[in-house]
Amino acid sequence: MQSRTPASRPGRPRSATADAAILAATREALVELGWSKLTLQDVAMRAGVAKTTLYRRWAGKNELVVDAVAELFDELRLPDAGSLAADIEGVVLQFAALLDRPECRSGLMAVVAESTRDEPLRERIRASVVERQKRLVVEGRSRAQARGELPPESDPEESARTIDLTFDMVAGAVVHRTLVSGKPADGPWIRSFIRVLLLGLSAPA
Amino acid sequence: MQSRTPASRPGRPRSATADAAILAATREALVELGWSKLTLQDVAMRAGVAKTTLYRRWAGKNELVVDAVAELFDELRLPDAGSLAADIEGVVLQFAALLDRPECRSGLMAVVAESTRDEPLRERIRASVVERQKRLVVEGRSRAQARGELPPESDPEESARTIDLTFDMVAGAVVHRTLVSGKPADGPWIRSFIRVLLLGLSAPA
Amino acid sequence: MQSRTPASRPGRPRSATADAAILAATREALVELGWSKLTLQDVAMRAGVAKTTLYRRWAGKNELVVDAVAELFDELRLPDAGSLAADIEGVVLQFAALLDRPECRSGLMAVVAESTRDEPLRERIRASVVERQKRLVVEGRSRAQARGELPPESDPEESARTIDLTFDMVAGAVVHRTLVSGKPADGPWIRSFIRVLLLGLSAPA
Amino acid sequence: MQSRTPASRPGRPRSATADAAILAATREALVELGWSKLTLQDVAMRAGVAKTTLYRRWAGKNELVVDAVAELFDELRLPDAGSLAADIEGVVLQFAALLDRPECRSGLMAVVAESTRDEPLRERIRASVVERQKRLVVEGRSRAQARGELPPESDPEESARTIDLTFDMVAGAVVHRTLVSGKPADGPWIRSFIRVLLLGLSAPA
DNA sequence: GCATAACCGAGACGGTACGTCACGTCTTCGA
DNA sequence: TCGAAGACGTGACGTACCGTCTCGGTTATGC
Repeated sequence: MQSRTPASRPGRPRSATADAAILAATREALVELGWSKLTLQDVAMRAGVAKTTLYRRWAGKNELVVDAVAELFDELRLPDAGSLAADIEGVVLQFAALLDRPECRSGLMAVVAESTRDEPLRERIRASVVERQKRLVVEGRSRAQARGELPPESDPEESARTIDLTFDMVAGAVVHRTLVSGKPADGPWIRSFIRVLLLGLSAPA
Repeated sequence: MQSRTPASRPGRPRSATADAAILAATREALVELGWSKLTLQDVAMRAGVAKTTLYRRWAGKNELVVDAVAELFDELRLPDAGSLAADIEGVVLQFAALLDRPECRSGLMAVVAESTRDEPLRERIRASVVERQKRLVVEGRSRAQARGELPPESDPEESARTIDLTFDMVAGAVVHRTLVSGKPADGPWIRSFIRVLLLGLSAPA
Repeated sequence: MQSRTPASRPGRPRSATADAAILAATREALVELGWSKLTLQDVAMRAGVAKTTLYRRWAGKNELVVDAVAELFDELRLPDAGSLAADIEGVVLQFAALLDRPECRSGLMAVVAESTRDEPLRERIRASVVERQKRLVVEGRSRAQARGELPPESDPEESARTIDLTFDMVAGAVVHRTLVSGKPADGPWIRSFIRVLLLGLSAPA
Repeated sequence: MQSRTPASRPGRPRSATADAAILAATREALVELGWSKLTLQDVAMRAGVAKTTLYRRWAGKNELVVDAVAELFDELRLPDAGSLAADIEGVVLQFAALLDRPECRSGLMAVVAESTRDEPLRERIRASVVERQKRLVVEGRSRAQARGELPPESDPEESARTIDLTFDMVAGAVVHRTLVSGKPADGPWIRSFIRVLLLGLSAPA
């Protein structure tokens, strides 16, 4: 099988499929081994790739896992269920399901832990996971404001603060419930959580 | 009648001072190296203790770190500041300060991450950190109920659920704010967080 | 001053049965584990004795094994089979059988090897094994001289040299055959060996 | 047609100089520490090589020491001193000198001792030391037969038995004299030994 | 007859080496 | 020119024994 652009560069062209194979192999290894027993050696073997290829593209295990996990979060969708409460319930259920997948549980908290002593890693997480998914809060809020369920924005700076607070509260509570308390973030729990949250958020500032 | 007096066991008893020295050395190593670069070798050296002594008392790095970090949480106190909001603000400030200490940041999330694949470890965390500190929520609630700031308990089961929810929301939000969003859980943020929280919690069920 | 009367010492006397149990346990461990995997820990356990008891009586593994093996050599007997050749054949067969017992094979060469860097150990081996068994050569010679099979002694110094040479040749050849060449020192081999040996020894000086 | 050319294997080839450095370091360590205190850790350090490199090439301490010692034996030469007795005296003197070198004393008996419980090790010793040096006996015999000092071979099987016997008697006696009796295998002893040996061997079967 | 003193078992202690594993780098060959 | 294969130095792992040291408890003699 000849390459697609034979005249573009001399030498052997880079394998186009390698990146996807590596990230998939990383998730597979996370499922079977967890973060602390995951090995670049092993990932390379699963991906059918040499160890050196990994080191050419990622600085280390942490960066690789962030990229592998970040892809999972793009699957989240904000449903339009008719009300703010129902919308949130929908997305939180998806989030809880995501946190139940072992490739996510194992990897996410581990890289967050590593990021406490590695500022570039924290930035990478923020950029490719946190800020990227804040879209869900933004969209949910504007949809609720259109419905009149939330007061319209006054100050844009105040608005950003509220979005941040909402995101920290939702993500934090679900993560804590799931990974620390070790209890399921199921329908009843989510509904009681949303009740408390919305009562607070919908009150006039 | 207590039959489990360890003094009755034959053989040389374990050094009483070693435990404290080891836990202190662990925290010191967490500050300087972080969880992933922390080595039992190194901890033993800092504590002036042989590596084998560590393995005699703890199953591994995870268990050791849990115990070292758990001691920090016992420093938390619920102040009596006159109102529920002020009480919470006080304790959350302490919690935020704790999460700012590198021995806590590095260690806590890491063992939580490990616990996603290690049920006994999760139980150890729950018992020596989570359940142990739930006392703060319980005391804060009963104090607020005495003041009339919260409705009195009706169903004890319902009460337990509320305590759990409160704990997950408070701890989760502060942790997420501090370690994931990477922004300070300072006075203004805490006050806006408490406003939302208390509006939701104080509403009649 | 009474130093050689252990009965007069105050305090609890050493257990008399312990020594025998320890040496037997040592041989048992040699059979099962061999010298290099033999552990004082393990010997103590087998003998139903504390590790400290071993250290009170022997300086270390080497000394213990020498004593355990030396006892085996006292079982050797010089048979009276009517001729020098037959006498030697009888004792060499016994010696070969001894070297086939694993507690002897494993232990003997190992302590000889250790003794190359431990002069006191070499002396202990010499005293409790080599010189002690030289009795067999001495008795065999004098019996053969009485029969007229060997020339009578002239110079006592010359005689000592011949005894030493004979012992080195007999013991050396059997050990080398058995342990290095790894072939059995059986009847045919022994007879051809004795033929060569006696032709040389019986010739006039 | 040689297909086992190691040059054709993929990947980085093994360092050629490492083997020699490791064996030399092993002998050096044998001189200074003896077999039982010799450490692969230490050998690796002396050779300027990582411990893992040792384990990649040798199964353990025993195999390494066999190879290190075997090289020493290739230095033995059979001199042509004009007569069988003088030839033997020459080579036995060399052998005795070899057994006086601490790297040989310490190592040789130790691996022989280990080989009593390790059949592959015994084979390795046999192949790389015993059988390899039997050349000296073979050459000495044929030279003596050419001179008419020994009867010519009749039966080739009988001849093999005689070679084996000779080797066991010579090597065994010298080793026993040197390492067990702890007395020097010097000129006078060697000559009296050879007298006995040759009288026996030169007699007609 | 009862204190004294050496013994005993048990087992924790500071060490040291083990043999393995993964790291991240390097060298070689083949495509 | 890139990638696979794999050897390399490094360093931590968790285990096993070492030889020493407390412990509480057990015999013997000798005052």
